[in-house]
Amino acid sequence: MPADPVGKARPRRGRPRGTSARQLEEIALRLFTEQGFHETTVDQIAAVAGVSRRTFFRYYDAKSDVLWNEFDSEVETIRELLAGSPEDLPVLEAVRRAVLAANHYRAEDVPELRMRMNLLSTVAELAASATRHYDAWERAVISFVARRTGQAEDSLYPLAVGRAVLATCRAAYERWSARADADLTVYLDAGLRALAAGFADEVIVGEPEGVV
Amino acid sequence: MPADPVGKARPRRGRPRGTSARQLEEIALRLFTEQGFHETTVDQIAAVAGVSRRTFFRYYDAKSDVLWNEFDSEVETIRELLAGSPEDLPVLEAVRRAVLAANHYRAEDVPELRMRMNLLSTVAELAASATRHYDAWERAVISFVARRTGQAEDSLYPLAVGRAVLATCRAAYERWSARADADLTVYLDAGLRALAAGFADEVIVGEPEGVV
DNA sequence: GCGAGTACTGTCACCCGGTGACAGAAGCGT
DNA sequence: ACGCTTCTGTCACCGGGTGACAGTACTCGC
Repeated sequence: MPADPVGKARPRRGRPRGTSARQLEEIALRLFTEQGFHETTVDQIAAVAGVSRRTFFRYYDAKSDVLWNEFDSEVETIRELLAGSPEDLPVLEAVRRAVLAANHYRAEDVPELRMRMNLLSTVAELAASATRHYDAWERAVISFVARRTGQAEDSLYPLAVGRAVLATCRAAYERWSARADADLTVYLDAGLRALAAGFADEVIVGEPEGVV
Repeated sequence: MPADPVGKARPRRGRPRGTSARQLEEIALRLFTEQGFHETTVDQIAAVAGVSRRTFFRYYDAKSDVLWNEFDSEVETIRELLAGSPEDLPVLEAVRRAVLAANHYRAEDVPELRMRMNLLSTVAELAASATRHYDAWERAVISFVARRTGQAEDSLYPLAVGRAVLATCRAAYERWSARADADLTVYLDAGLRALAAGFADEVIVGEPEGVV
């Protein structure tokens, strides 16, 4: 939660932190990939970071939250992109552009991103924890759709659109992390275009392996 | 797992069971609604059923699995309906019909169904557990789409279609369980038709509260 | 330099979900 | 009667997660 403004020097007041959310994430990612999620205990992660188990749970509410750090902070980007999109654009088109714009990563970050996503879609417990984190993401899309269509946020269509868009993106994330053949945005673009075309037979039969 | 064939009398061999998956589900549903999910311990459920905690975990792998009993057994229905659908039907149209056909409930079962779904979409931990159970459901759709489009099961489009269909159905389930104004199939139909139309603006702006 | 306040930290105790091992209970067939 | 089978309870144990509380290491004002 204390988002550590990187620009500021740090005229902090109390006792300095013994670690950071980011450091715990790096350690956890390494241990999870090396020896598995279940085989890694919170005590181990904390020990490597040089803090106590209790402190880990002050940075993350749950063991399964530790890989969602960056993702959580990207929701705001999507929200802003959607808010600033031209009014005459079809709803799904606006969403597609916002998602693509929010998913350009620096090449040096890609390997870590891929490992993280691999774990998130592979380990059952992590996949289950996704629900909570995708919630804010989903809500951003839902709010936008509700506003643009003049419907209530809790009515069927905005909810269905938000969920379906998220589901499509998750499919794209997953395929991208499993294969190593193209840019993430290519997968996202293909999936979202197909969604906007209603997954019509002519569209989804198109490419042999989707994208290459 | 022991699916207790209702038709058979029961010339069983060993010690008779002290309870049943169904009974545990009923007790759990009642306790969850009365006093909340977190506030209900497995010991309590087991105690009411007159068995030990260990026995509960022989019927269900986890506390959060106890409400998914019937849902899990409906996946086979969907799979069969999809397998028997005419070849000339568009993919999404076939899926829509199968889903609708599989979701006709007897009027007397509706109140319980609604309570269950309410909990499943309200309690965070239960919503998280959904992932595992929806997996088989999703896979049924994915296999069908893959077969019909001649693509591999692990390629992008079948995965995206399966996920998006599921997401839409979940939205329909959720809205239906929160409101009490129409048949479940009406919500499902509206959602899936909109999906097949690519959530085009003209479609989703249509009804004021989606369905009534 | 010194106390006050602040923001972290570790330790401890506890609950509960989940699991493996093993012995006991209660039915079946012969 | 006996063995086999199927279910059961007890026990011990692990790990995730939480509340309470004391301790530590800074900054600030004086």
